Amino acid sequence: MADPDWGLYRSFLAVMAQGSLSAAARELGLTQPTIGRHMDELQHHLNVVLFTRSSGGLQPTDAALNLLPHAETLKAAADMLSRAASGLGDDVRGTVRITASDVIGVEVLPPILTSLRNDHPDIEIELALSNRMEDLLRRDADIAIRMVPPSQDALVAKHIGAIDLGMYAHHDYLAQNGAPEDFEDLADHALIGVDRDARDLRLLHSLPWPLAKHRFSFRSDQHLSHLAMIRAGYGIGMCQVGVALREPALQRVLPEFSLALDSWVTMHEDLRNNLRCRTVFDALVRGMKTYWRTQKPDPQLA
Amino acid sequence: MADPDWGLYRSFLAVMAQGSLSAAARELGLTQPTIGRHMDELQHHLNVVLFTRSSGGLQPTDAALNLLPHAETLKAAADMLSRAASGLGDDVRGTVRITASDVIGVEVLPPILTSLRNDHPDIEIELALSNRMEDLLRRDADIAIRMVPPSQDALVAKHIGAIDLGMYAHHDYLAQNGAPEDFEDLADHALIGVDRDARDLRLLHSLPWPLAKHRFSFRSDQHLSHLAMIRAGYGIGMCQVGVALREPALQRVLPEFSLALDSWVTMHEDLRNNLRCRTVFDALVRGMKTYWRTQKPDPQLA
DNA sequence: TAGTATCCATACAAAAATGTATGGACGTAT
DNA sequence: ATACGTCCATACATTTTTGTATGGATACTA
Repeated sequence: MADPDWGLYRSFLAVMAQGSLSAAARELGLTQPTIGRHMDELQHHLNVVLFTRSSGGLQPTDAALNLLPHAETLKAAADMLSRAASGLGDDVRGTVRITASDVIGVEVLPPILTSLRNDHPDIEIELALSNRMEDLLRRDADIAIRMVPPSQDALVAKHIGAIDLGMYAHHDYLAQNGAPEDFEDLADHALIGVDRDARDLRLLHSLPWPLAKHRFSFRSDQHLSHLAMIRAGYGIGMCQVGVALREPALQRVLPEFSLALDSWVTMHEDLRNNLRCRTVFDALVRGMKTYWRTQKPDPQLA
Repeated sequence: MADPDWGLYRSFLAVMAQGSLSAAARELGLTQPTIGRHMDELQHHLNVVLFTRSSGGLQPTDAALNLLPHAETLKAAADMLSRAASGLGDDVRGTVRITASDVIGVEVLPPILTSLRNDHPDIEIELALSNRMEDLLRRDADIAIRMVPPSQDALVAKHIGAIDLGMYAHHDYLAQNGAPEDFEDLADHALIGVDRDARDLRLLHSLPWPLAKHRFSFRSDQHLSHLAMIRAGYGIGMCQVGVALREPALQRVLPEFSLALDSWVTMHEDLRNNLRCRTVFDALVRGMKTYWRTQKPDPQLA
């Protein structure tokens, strides 16, 4: 029972993504009969039915749906391999893929990456923003910026410092609704918070001043939308101090309710020898440390 | 610049493992010219030289060595996929791959797996023993038993309890050398300890009674060899209480120097729907919890 | 209801990958 | 030194894979 040709899974992924043999063939630059034969071969090999022919396209079976995440892992590994291979020449050129939380990616990274580009114009950057940690393990990215301790031996990690979070609201909102004086006052305010992200909910419950989820009148798992809502004057929410400090219209409330999350820049150790990834890694560490300093009132600056 | 056919990496791995085109061809059931063409194609595609022809075989270049771990990741993903696929029929049959520390694998798992086999004779077990955590992330295994908190969202984890470790020596050794009365006395004894494993060294340094590495007169990263040396009466070393309790000849010394490591049985969430893995997972959790109870003097047993 | 645009299946032709056979190079053993 | 084994490269034959062309089925639209 030898493994099926790995290429069959590539076709399988395309069919799952596109919903039809023809579309998958277009995606891969092959033809519809070829993809059809690939699926036949795969089903025969695995001894399962992967698709049922239904009106309006192919319907994946349960088997296909169960297989999908594994096939995606395979693809992630292959993509990683390609990126690694493209960095083998001792050239500092090619693509580096970074993953980070949405707020970091939108509010913090742009200037860092811009300055990186000035020094190394041959490096291309891919940025994947998500709050899911999964990415680096699956090797969906070369480098990750995360507020979670890197517990894996196989990762090269650099500690940035603790990123401070605080409660903020827009000046207009506070002018209209007043500022809460203590924790109890929050009951009268529009709170912006987490929706269903497991990690965030866990963090929330671990706080000394736990807020139940139903206390939030706006819920989202995208922290970037929290920020946008705060800016729009919807209510009170959590925001990175370093980001809020740049916007005079945002005012801190209840400063005693703060939170500091340790942050790391992380890379897989297999990439340590890769000059290109190494360069980006170092630039991110430098840039993030600079950002970290901005959130403190900094005495040694002129 | 499309990706090379994933199958080329399979040939690459075989060449790296075997050291020659011909041997790789034999491993894969292909022929030497085919493998040769694969390598040509891969080198051309990646625009790197992977091998230099030297007397007595092929010499991998630095590029090939850098690529190797990534290619191995690809293979791990493919193997995982095969195992997942073989469990798609709602049959409880096929292979489940488990990884665990060497001591757990040799001292604790055998009876658990034996009883599992009585209930489910159609399940085949692969057991990979290593102290490296990497395996599950790379999907080298379906299920892992580890003494490290599973920090990844994508993992389904069941907490077993804290596994107690203590200092032990063989009765014969103590009869000959006496038992140490306090921490200072250890200087006069043959100590068995860790060699260079990063995680173990870190753990060692974090203890309230740190031992420098040079204090050990026997060093190994295989905990199983610690156990074997203790049994042979070489000296004093750390051992799981649950294992030592079964052997009257092993005696605890300095009982105040103990250590408890939380343990988990862990599985990737993608496998949750896989009846076969689920069955093994549940059996391991049950078995490990039973083991955990043996290390405590258990009052509620007859 | 006929026209159009998808889709997939099939038959046949072209292209690509693989295998077979052989020769030369190198190292080792007798 | 010569015989043997193993290695890789090359030329040629075969098999396998892919593409092209076409037909039937289904859905949407005018």
